[in-house]
Amino acid sequence: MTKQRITISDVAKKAGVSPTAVSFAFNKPEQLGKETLERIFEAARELGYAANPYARALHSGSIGSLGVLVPQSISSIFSNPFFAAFLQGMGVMCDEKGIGLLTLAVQDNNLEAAIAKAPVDGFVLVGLNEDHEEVAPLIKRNIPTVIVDGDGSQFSTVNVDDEGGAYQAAKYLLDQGHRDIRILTFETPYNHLEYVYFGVGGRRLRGYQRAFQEAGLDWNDEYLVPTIASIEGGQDSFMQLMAQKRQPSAVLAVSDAMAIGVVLAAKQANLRIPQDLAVIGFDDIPLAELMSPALSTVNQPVTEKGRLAADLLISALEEGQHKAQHFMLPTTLILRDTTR
Amino acid sequence: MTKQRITISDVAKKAGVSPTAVSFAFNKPEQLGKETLERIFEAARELGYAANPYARALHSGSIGSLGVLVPQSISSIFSNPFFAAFLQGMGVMCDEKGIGLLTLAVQDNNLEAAIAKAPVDGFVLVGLNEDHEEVAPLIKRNIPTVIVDGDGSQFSTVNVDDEGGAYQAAKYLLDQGHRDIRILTFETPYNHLEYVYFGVGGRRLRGYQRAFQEAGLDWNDEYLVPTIASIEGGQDSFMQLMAQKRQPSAVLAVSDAMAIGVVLAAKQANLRIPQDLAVIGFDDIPLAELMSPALSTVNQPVTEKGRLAADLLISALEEGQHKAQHFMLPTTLILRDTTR
DNA sequence: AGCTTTTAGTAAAAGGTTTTAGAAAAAATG
DNA sequence: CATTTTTTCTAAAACCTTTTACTAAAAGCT
Repeated sequence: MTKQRITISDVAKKAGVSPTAVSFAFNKPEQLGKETLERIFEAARELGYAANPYARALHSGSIGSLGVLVPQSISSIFSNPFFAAFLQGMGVMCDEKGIGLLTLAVQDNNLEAAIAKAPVDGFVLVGLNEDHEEVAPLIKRNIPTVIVDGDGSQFSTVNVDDEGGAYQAAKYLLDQGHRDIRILTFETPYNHLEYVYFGVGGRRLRGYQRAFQEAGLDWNDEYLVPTIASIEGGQDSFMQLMAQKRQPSAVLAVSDAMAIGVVLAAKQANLRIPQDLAVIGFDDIPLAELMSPALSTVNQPVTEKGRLAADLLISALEEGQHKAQHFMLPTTLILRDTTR
Repeated sequence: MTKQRITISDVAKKAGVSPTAVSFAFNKPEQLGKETLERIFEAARELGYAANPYARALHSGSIGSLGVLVPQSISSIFSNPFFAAFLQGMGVMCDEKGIGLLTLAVQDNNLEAAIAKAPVDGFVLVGLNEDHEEVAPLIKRNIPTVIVDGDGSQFSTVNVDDEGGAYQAAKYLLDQGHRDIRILTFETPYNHLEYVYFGVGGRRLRGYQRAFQEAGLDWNDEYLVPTIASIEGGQDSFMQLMAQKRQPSAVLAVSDAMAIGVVLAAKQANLRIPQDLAVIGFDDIPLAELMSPALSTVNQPVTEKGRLAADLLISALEEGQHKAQHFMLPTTLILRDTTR
């Protein structure tokens, strides 16, 4: 026997009033007489009544939670310290407003379906551009949305100076005299190298490239090593690099996880860091500082990024139509033990 | 001008059919003729129609996402590596089933309100017991629920042998001859020491206690140092300990974050680890292995815990009524550089 | 041709809430 | 006391979808 859900009518019947009165009791108590109010609350408490959130949302159009959409599996999101920090930042705002945070699994193909089904008032899109075809429905149905690490004009965007940070990192190594530098990039779909110049990874790459060119070096796709964005990925890539004839004196990685993998693999191979191998990562995740040797890296204000994104989204939600704003937060080269 | 949401009737009108037909097109296409079907899909595509998830949920009772309820702020959840691993585990299952994961802000007082408002099909409760008064509505309205790190009989539970793991840790230090051991416990509400014996922290404490008693030592609440569960918390607590007359030769911490803080503070004070100070944490978060000196700790299968919890919840959802199952996963003492 | 079965589609109810417009009763006003 | 205003409460519409029960037309059968 499945217990029937308690509805507003059940409470109304028990309290001897109309369903409207019960609704008023919770939403506009000033509309009701004092003792009726008491009676309704009493009945509701006894029956354990709580308004059906879907019925409420159907009417009001709002459900009280935000969606975070990342074109990756949920499990990979949570294993990524970058997202942990980012979600923490969003969490600060959500806590303040008593709002839930829905992380969405997105098998790349059915992004559109995920958007349609999600019980949220608005989205934060990470690593997707406004002109992505599957993002179109959000525009069409004008659902409040904020884009992070991606381009857009109708929606507000929050980005970070990836190009500048990468430039600084590469310039630093080049100024130190390094000429054999390898670059660990995000893995590309279908191993198609041109994809590597898209998105966040692409922006970082262009920063490295600019530094190389200013130093009078040819930019060569041979420098690039597509790598899975994880510690293991970094280890694997570096082990492969060591197997080659020409060994790098320095490694630039587009993510800290990869860089840490490189450091681990180099330590196992008894390379001295930074003498035999210099490494600079990207992101400045907490582990970068805590590991030893501590990782040199490019800091980006991840938590602030999350906080700002949530803030923009919530403002848009509260104020109805909201003018799109575009933010570019600074990045900073942080030198620790894996360089110099 | 706010764009009106496209409804099923809009599509119906455009395709020249009844709303029912449109619904059938998406849910029971075999009920419709081939060319009508085409016409409906065409109209839906042009208008950018997607069924309102709330209306659908109102009818079907299911919305396709799971709630994770932790009696902490969202922001503190994501900054906690334990939860990152736990959510990753849940994420594996959610990915498989295409289900969203809603993390809920819970200001302790309005836990009940959060439960009532959440657009989810079921809950995973972390660190709450079934008999918690605010959990009652879940039972009353029999919403599928799984309890993690807490007790329950009606709901399935997933726990870990906290007591046994703690016992092993304490026994190891005592066997090594340590007699000046301090124990970093979870902070208690209102600084009321008796709360320390509740919940997960309490189970771990009882493990330490058993080892102490078997070693013929008095158990003394003076050993206990309530500490905020973070790296900074651990640092602060250890700095206070060092300021005292009697210095500990070893520290047991109920969480790795605290333990890491202790190690950091001890390093800054130029203590040699493990010679001057031995440390054993709890949880075995990824950082424990990667930091240096690598942290000795008690491993618990956190990701598996998350996976199992989600699995149990999803099964309960799919199979309707489901018999409660109770799991107790093993813990293992992992000795690394901060001991012996 | 007359009957039954199948196919293709529709009307209406159900799901639970909020809000608008309005009614009845009570209180205030002159 | 009659009239207006205020207070307290209700009926009904709206929100949007799915499902059940049903009809009309077409097809199959003897």
